[in-house]
Amino acid sequence: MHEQEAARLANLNKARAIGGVNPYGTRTEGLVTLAEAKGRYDEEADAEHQATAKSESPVDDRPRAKVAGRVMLKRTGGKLIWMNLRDASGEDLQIAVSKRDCTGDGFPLAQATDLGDIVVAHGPLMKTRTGEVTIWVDAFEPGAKSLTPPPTKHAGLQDVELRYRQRYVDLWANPETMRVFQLRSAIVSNIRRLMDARGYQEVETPMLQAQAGGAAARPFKTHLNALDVDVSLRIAPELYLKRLLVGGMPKVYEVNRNFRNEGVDKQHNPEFTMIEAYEAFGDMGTMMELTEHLCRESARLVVAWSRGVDILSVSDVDLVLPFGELMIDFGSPFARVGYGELFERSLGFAMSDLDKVWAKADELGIVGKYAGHLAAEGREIGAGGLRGKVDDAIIVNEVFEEVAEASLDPSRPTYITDYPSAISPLTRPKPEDLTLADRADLFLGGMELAPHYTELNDPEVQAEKFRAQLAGVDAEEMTFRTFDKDFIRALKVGMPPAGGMGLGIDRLVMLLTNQRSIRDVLLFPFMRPE
RNA sequence: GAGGGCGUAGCUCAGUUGGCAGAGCAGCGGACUUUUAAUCCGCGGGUCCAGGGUUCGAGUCCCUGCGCCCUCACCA
Repeated sequence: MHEQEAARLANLNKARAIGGVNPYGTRTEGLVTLAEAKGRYDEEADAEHQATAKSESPVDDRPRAKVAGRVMLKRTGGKLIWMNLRDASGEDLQIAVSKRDCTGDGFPLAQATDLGDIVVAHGPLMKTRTGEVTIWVDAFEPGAKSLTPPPTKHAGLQDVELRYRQRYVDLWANPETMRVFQLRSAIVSNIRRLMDARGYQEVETPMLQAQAGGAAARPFKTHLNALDVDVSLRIAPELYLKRLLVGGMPKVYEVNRNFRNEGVDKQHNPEFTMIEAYEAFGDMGTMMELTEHLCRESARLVVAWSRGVDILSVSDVDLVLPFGELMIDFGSPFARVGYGELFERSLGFAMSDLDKVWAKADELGIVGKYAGHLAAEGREIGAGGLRGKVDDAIIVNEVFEEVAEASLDPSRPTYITDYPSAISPLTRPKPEDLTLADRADLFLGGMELAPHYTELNDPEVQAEKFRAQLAGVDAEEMTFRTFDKDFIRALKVGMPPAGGMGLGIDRLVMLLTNQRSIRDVLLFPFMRPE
């Protein structure tokens, strides 16, 4: 169906034939946004102009504006053409191109304009009879031809797949999409400002790594031809940021992409953005306070933005934002609950009661899952079952995630503290109980948002934990668990005690902009190739 | 990976019991210098996701494939 495109090509040629104008525009100085143009309207000047227009000495002191925008609506009269323009400023603005008052070839060019074209218009600001602020155009020229028919003017672009694949249409056709991504940019920019204000130094560490460490996830693998070595895209920047602590940088952070070759769903995209931060001579608590600060101030920014008020005027009690059916309170202090305490409260028995833990794991199908893993590798399970072959801590954690995490109030930001040390390989064990780790994970909206650690800086303990990890049950997992020798070498040089955290930016933006899918906060989410 | 849903005009969507492929907007031609999703008159526009099957006849029923969405599982 190229009927509509043919009509646009015809209009394109029509415009080209008019005075040699380039339908694809040119450099243009002095443009203001549609919102600013609208704001320039002057009631008195407009009234004076109207009163004197038909007199012998007309007065026209109306403010003028030169704008560029995409044509959303077009209503043609015989000698007067109305268009509604849109830009990123969030305000659409009406323009009127009159055959009598528009100079040069403006009027015929306006006639040859199609919905979706980008146009440039210049003229005084006036109000119509019905009170709509309008630019009464005296100079009109094309900005860019749109050869593709636009989505319906009213419904916008609804098709979810098209919205992701053709974000360039979604952004201008659906103002809410533009708003989300403007907010995302503002949130990230604000987070950088908050970090800088606290004396953190932003750094960049490798995304191409010979060994993908700092988390447990399957990496994307590729090959560096020049050196003939296999490399991976990073799954976390952690081990490099800690090397910088060793080098003497006291407070570092990085906002950038991680890549994980795993499931794709509403909360997971193959590449996602995290802020990771480390502070020498801090600890888990230092970082929990930092995360709470970043979340709260980000919420303040969003509230200020949506109300159109100054950020300083938004108090903590106003920091309640909708997320689906939930109302999330970012203003109150975040809740805290111990891992073991939450386990016992939700399961009815202690995590140390291993008989009951294993029985529950069996009931939940967890045992069967692990038995399947072992069987797939051809390993004997034996008469004694799985116990003894799979670390108790892993089974405890499976039960915890299934039952205890799910019992949290999703509308209340909550830190889970005192994780088992066995599942926290990069975290310092608690001095008073070496089976627990100085680790706290922030949960919110049913999502894991950010882990916090008192970092492990004892190279011997770290080396032992790497070895223990590698003794895992699953051969498949072995392929992405790494023993980073250089990292141990760095720790041997001496890393100051430190706190660290990693906050998922995409998920934070989801929570703050009320978007239920990570794809709606990523400009170009990963899509299967067409 | 399992289950469910969807795929029809450029866009947004109807399509009844299996019986000539529909609407609104958009487009084309005409009228109109204060319109507001402008209005009025007229006209054109389809690989019904793809392939196969059942049937006199399939957008509709069946099978296979592709794509997207949802739920669950996986992803410590």
